[in-house]
Amino acid sequence: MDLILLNTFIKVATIGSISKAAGLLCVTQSAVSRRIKLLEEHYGRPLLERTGTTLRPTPAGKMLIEKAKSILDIERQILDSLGVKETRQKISFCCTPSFGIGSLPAILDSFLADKGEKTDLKFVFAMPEEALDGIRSGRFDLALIEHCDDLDLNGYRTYPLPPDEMIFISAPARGIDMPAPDIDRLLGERLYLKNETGCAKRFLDRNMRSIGRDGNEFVNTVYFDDCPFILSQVRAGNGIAFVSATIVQAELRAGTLRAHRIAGFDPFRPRTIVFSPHMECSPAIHAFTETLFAAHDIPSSAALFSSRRTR
Amino acid sequence: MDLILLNTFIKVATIGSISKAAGLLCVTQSAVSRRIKLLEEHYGRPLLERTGTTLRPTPAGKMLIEKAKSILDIERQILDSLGVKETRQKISFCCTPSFGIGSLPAILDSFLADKGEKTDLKFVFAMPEEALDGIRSGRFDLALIEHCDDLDLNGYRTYPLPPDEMIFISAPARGIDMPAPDIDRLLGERLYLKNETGCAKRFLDRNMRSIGRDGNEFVNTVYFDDCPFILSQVRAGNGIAFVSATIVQAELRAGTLRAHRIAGFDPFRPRTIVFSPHMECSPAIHAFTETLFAAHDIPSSAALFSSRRTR
DNA sequence: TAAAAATACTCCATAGGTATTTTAT
DNA sequence: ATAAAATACCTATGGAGTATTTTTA
Repeated sequence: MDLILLNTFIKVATIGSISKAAGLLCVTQSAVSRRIKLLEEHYGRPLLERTGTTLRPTPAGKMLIEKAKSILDIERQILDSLGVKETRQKISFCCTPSFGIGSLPAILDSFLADKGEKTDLKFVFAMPEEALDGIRSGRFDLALIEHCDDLDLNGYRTYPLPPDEMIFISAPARGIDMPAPDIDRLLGERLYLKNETGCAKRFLDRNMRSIGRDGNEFVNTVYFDDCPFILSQVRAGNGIAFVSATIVQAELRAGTLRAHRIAGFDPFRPRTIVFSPHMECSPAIHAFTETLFAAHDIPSSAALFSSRRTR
Repeated sequence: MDLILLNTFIKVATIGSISKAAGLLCVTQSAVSRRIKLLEEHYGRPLLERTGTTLRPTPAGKMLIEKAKSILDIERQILDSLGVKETRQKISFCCTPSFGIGSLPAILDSFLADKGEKTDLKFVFAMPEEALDGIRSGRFDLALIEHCDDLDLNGYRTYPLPPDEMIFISAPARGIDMPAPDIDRLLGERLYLKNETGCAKRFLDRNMRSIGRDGNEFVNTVYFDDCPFILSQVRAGNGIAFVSATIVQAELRAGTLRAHRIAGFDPFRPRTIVFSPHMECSPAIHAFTETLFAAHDIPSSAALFSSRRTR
C-alpha cells in the first residue's frame, strides 16, 4: 500500500472532487480515480459516497482520513528528522512590464498568502518575443503574452485569458474630453511611452493604421523606460500616455487620472498564457496558475495539468 | 513510498540478514536488497550498517524502525477496524503415518507455539504414491516422502532430509538379542505390520532381498491398520514389529521396548520433502518448513523460498 | 575461501495517460 | 444536457527474478 494512495484520498475527500484533486496532484482524473479504486479494494469497502453533487467520504472514509493523516504525519516526521528536503519548487514567470506592474502584485500577494514559503519565484518582465524565446529554451515555466502584434503561437501549450483594455490617460487639469475625444485633440499632446519597441507603441500604431491614420502623427513623443515616472508626468499634467487600464484603475476611480477611448480603436489586447513544454507540473505551479486564473475569474485550470507528473 | 518497504526494512533490521528476511518475506534476496536500497534512497541516507558480521541498523535506521512500526501499526488498526481479514493461511501437508505419529506432533507443537493461530492446517497420512499424486494435483502444498521403494522424483521441487532408521522392536520379555540378532531368530516371531502395501513392509522386503532372503520367510505376519495397537501388542510381548526408530525413541530409552538391527540391512530410509509446484510461498508455509527443517537440524530453508510471492 | 550482499539484465505486472462511455444532476 | 467519474485500452516504468560479480569476515 503506497502512501501516495493515502495522500490522494485525503486530497479527494477534502476537496470533494476527483478532477480537482487530480489537478492539484498533477495527474489525470483517470489516475486519481484509479488510486481511489485501489484504496477501496485494499480496504475492502467504499471510501467515497458517489451520490450527491459533491464527493463525500463514507464513514469508513472519514475514519481513514484521520488515520491516514497520522501515517503521513509520521512519514513527515521521519523525513524531517532525516533532513530530507522536499525539492524546492521553482516558478519562473514572464510577462510584460504593464502586467507585472498592473496585475501581478495582487496575484502575487494572493499566492504568497498560502503557498509562498516553499517556492522559489522568478518574475521577469519582457516583450512577447523574448517571453516566447524563454519558454522555448526552458528559461520560463510559463508566460503571459499580451498580443500587441499578431503572434504565431502554433506549437505552444497555450490558454486564452480575457483581454485587457488599452486607454489614453491624462490629468483632469488638461481638460481633455472624458469619454471619447477626437484623435486630433490628442495628437497635440505630448505622448509618453515606455520605449520605441514596446507593446504600447506597437499596439497604438496598429490601431492608428486601422482608422486610417499613422502612429507618427503624434509629433511630440517621449520614450522613458520607467512606468512610474511616466505616470507621474501624466499626473502632473505634462502630457498623455497610452497604457493598460488595469495599471491605472485606482487612479481613474479616484479621479486623479482620466481615461480616453478613441472611436474606431479596438482597445482590447488579447492575452494568452503560454506553458513551457519542459514545464513539469508541480503543486506550486498549479497553485500559481490557479491564482492567476482566479484573478481573471476563470474557474479552474485543472484540465491543464493532466500529464507530466513530478517525480 | 510503499509500506512494503517499511515492513521489509523492519524484518531485515530485526533479523540482521537480507537473505533470511527474503525467506520470511517470500521474495528473493535480490528483491529485498533492492527494497532496502529504495528506502535508503527515499530517505537519503544509509539505514543499515554493512560492516561487521551481522547487518545492523544505523542510528537513522534505528529511528526509522520505531517510526515505521507506528505507521504499520496504524495501517493494522485501519485494516482491523474495517474488518479486513488477512487471507487465512493454509498449509496442507502429507506424510506417512509413521512420520505423522513419530515426528509430526513435536514439530506441530513447536510450530503452533508462535505461528498457529492464523493458519488452517491439514495433515494427511498416506503412502508416497498418494502423496506425490496429491502434490501433482495441488491437494497438498508439501509432502514428506519416505523412500520405501525407489521413487522417481524427477520434475518435483524436492529437498533432501536426513534418513530415518527402520528397526525391529520387541518386548524385553521375549529375550531377543539386543544389538543384532540372527535373522532366523526373528522369522519365528509373530511380525506386526500396518498393512500389506505399507512402507514398512516394502522396505523390509527390499532389505530381505538384499541379504539374499525373502520377506515371505516371516511366516507369522499380522497386518493391523493401527499403529498404537501394534505397539501395544509388541509391548505385551506378543511379537515384533518393523518400525521407524523415531516413533519408539522414548520407549527404547525407557527400556520398555528393545531395538534390533539385522546385519546386512541398510536400515536408513531416505526422506525427501517435496514441494507442490502450485505452492505459493506464504509466511505460514515458510515458518512450517522452517520448523520442519529445524527439527532435523537443517539450518535454514531460506533459499527454497526465493520466488512466487503471495499477492 | 565461503557466505552474503550488490548488481547486470530480462521480463512482466501495473500505474498512468488517452479516449470514450457511463452516470448523475 | 452537461459535467464528473468510471472504464477500456495502450504504453512505459519499475519491481521482481535469474545469474553473476563483488565484498568481507
